[in-house]
Amino acid sequence: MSDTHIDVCEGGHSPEERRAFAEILSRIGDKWTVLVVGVLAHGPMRYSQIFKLVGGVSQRMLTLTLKSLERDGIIRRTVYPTNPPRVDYELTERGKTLIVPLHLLWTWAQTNRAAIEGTRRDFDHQRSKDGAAA
Amino acid sequence: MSDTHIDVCEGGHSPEERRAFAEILSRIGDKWTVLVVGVLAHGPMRYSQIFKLVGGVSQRMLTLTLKSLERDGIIRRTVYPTNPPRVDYELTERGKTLIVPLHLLWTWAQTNRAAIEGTRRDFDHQRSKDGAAA
DNA sequence: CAGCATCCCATGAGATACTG
DNA sequence: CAGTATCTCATGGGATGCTG
Repeated sequence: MSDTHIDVCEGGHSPEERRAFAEILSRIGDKWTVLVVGVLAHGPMRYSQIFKLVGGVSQRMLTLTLKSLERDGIIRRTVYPTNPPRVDYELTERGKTLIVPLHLLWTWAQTNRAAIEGTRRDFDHQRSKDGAAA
Repeated sequence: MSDTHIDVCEGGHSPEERRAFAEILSRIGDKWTVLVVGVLAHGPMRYSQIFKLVGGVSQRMLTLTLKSLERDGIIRRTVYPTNPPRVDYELTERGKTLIVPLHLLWTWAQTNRAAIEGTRRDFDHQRSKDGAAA
């Protein structure tokens, strides 16, 4: 009971900053984004390779995700004007700094996944009982 | 140049696990979710208080977000059957363990926000030049 | 006060087909 | 190979109004 006053964002949290934080987090917390950053953490990779490794992503979403990450300076896109063309993607220095925080979240998710799924089941079961009764 | 082989998720990453990770991350990386967890990190709080502090959220989204967090066991909902009713929300122990990873991300966002916005401008400017040119 | 239900529009996101 | 373009359907999410 002595520590509920920790803050996620102590440094100063004007509404503007909080929204900016949420916006950035939403972007990097996006499903495809984290998977792409995850596979690129292994090193530079070509479009088709990312496409296969991520698995289940559509070309459209992969392209959009890559472009958005490039726009934010998280990844770098390098074109080799050979024929057929070859395009490499790799994390920038900025992108690499994302690995540690993301890794922490991954650890959290690993640690809590089973428990969360259990809690969900309980919750849903409880609600269906509530609904059924009355 | 000696360390591009770090992995976001070393512990084992079957497709199934990677997807589960992305799913959890997407949920907790959601815009309203992080803001709600952020304000609840200050301590227990009533619905209306969260509503005001988060700012800009609709009742609908707040209710949905809170329910989803409760379902995942991140927050606890306590009803005091007074009149008018009073409902408190607070982070569970599990929820509190989220504060540290989230805080790290917040730090990352703070550190990189300005640079990212600059990069975005450059990128957009570059693209508009490309588009304008032949 | 704390929410649920409904309407309605904007965006997200898959599938498919075409191109440099 | 590495995309772009379009079509389409599902979901997200705001606004409003009602209820215990």
